[in-house]
Amino acid sequence: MEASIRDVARRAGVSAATVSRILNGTAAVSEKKTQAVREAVEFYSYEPNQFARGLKKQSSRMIGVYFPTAGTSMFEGSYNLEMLKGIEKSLRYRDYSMVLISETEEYWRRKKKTPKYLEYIRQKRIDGLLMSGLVNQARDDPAFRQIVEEYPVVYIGKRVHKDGLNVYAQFEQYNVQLLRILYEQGHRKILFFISEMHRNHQEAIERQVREELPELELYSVSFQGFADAGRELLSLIEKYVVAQGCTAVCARVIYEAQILLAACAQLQIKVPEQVSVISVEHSRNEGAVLYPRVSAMYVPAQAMGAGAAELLLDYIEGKEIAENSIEYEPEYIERDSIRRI
Amino acid sequence: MEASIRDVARRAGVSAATVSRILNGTAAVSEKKTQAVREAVEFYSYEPNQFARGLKKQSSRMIGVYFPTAGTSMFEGSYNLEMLKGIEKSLRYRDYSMVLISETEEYWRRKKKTPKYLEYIRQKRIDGLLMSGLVNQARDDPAFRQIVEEYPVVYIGKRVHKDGLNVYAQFEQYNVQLLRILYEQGHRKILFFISEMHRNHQEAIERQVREELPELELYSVSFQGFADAGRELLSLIEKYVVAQGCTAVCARVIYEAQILLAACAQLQIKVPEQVSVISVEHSRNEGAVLYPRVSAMYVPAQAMGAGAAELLLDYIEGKEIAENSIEYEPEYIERDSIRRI
DNA sequence: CTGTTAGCGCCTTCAT
DNA sequence: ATGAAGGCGCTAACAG
Repeated sequence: MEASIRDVARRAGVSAATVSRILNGTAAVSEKKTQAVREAVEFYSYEPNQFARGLKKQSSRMIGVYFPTAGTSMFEGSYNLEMLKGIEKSLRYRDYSMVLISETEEYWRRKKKTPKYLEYIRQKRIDGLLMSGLVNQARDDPAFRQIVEEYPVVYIGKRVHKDGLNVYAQFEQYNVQLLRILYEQGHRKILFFISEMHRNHQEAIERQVREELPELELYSVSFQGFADAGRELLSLIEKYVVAQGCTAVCARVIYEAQILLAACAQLQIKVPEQVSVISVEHSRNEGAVLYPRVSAMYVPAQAMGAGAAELLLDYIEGKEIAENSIEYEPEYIERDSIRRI
Repeated sequence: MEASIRDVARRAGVSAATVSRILNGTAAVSEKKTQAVREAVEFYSYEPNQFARGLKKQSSRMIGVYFPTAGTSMFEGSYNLEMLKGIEKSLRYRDYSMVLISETEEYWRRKKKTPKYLEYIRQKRIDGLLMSGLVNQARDDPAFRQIVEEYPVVYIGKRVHKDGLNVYAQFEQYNVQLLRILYEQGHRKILFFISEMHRNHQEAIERQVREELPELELYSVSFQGFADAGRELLSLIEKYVVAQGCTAVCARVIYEAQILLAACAQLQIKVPEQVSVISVEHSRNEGAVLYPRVSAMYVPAQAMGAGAAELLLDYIEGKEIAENSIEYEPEYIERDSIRRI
């Protein structure tokens, strides 16, 4: 058993209350006793038991991070990773810690059980929650709606509940922007990758494209495979670039662009001479380490993570919140992978 | 205020103890009361307060993860990421959660303060600790030695304390193995990247090479730059491959091999025709998405993370531990990036 | 099988 | 400025 506050008090010849006051700076205490207590704390390497403290204060200074992932891990893809970095930074700065919450498969199978994130917050293990990347299925989950309404939660991504705290970038807009850039360079047949997760945005993007870029033939392809990505991409390129005659490809993330480039190299298709490649990047300069350097829309995922954490902590600590929902602006970075035709 | 066990007890018309017994399955309770309690739990969406429970049980079912990083984030590099995935998996399976501990810079500047990982364990926030990637400086930290001796800790990497729990792969051996493979393919001048962190292994590797592969000229280069890696690598290739005539390059991680390949492409150096490339990979098939597919030594980082977590939990839960230190075997995977000369 | 009781370690009145 | 006392919510020992 570690030393308790009473041990410290006894050794310093004071009461437990005095020790508490000194440790928390709650009230003035004489210099003499302060010294004695410091010595005793040092002696025992005393650290206040957080269960007891939490029981009293009803706060753990821990923040939960919940990034549900269908099949793959939350430590995958630079979008997630950059967000995690940003979150970690903000939390560390404000002296909170980060608890990773990963749902058991069991929950998704039989929806009866309480989801873990809710459990954690009800159990007071965490003071607040950062969420991202919910699939549509989850957004309709009553447990989810409840938590957003009743507890301190920031959702990163398209806002789910009209009052909820939220941080986002305009997915549809920057994707259309990417297509517009290619269009202005003369491209009229574009292969556009979109993930299952963003299916719900697809229609809006396509509509906007039809209105604004009338001559554009857009081939939206939903392409899952993280697993055997190389082979899959190879056949997609053969189908859309070689056979259909697409002159440009729009990738969703740099990792995808990388595999795309490898596939092109294998097929002896030169980038950008024969096909242009454009991508989204979530980490600064991610596109610059490829060859050729890939032009990309930079989405500041790390800043979004950090901002979400700040917002949550401000809310928890009762600070004034200027905006419930904060938008982050992507920035286009021109490099060497696209050309005018 | 959330409902407490007494609220549930009152509504079910039983005592708090009975509720506790039902929730924990600690003792037999009549079917009737069980039903009533279940209803009340449902009614309040009751979840036991973890502060109170922890205070009683002195356990939080949380495990700390501490990957100190000089400058860069713990969410960087597939070695870390794969370990995190493995850890996450094991912990989830056994119903523990994962707390990320990141040291404040402050600690490393002025070594006075207690490091956070020690603080957390003394405060009982976590039941145990998983550590990895300590720089040499940290290994000599008295706070560190103390924790390894006194608390439930598993270190992932070369063992630090003779009695500590530990999980590792033989860094020196598999690196020499990589060089041996190139040697057997006729390579006699090899550019070998080694990180600052592994400086202490360098000598051992070089000694073994001198003994075993006498004709080999090894150019060990310590190359930090994650930042402007591309440019840096370009000049290293020009220096060692073009000028010195190295016929093979050994990369430390796939990310590095990727940049290497991009640099070679830029310099019009064909791989493997003009230079062979070999690497270490920490995620299965990581090397296969590059072009050409890179031959690599697969180090099972994910399994190591999972194994470390298992070991720690077994220890915490008082299970018999067969081996204090577990070795993981890397596996060489031949692909297309090296050739006989 | 069930209820009563007594802490776990801390913080916060209240009284001095 | 300081100490005594009570209670945060839960569980385990004891008594019935």
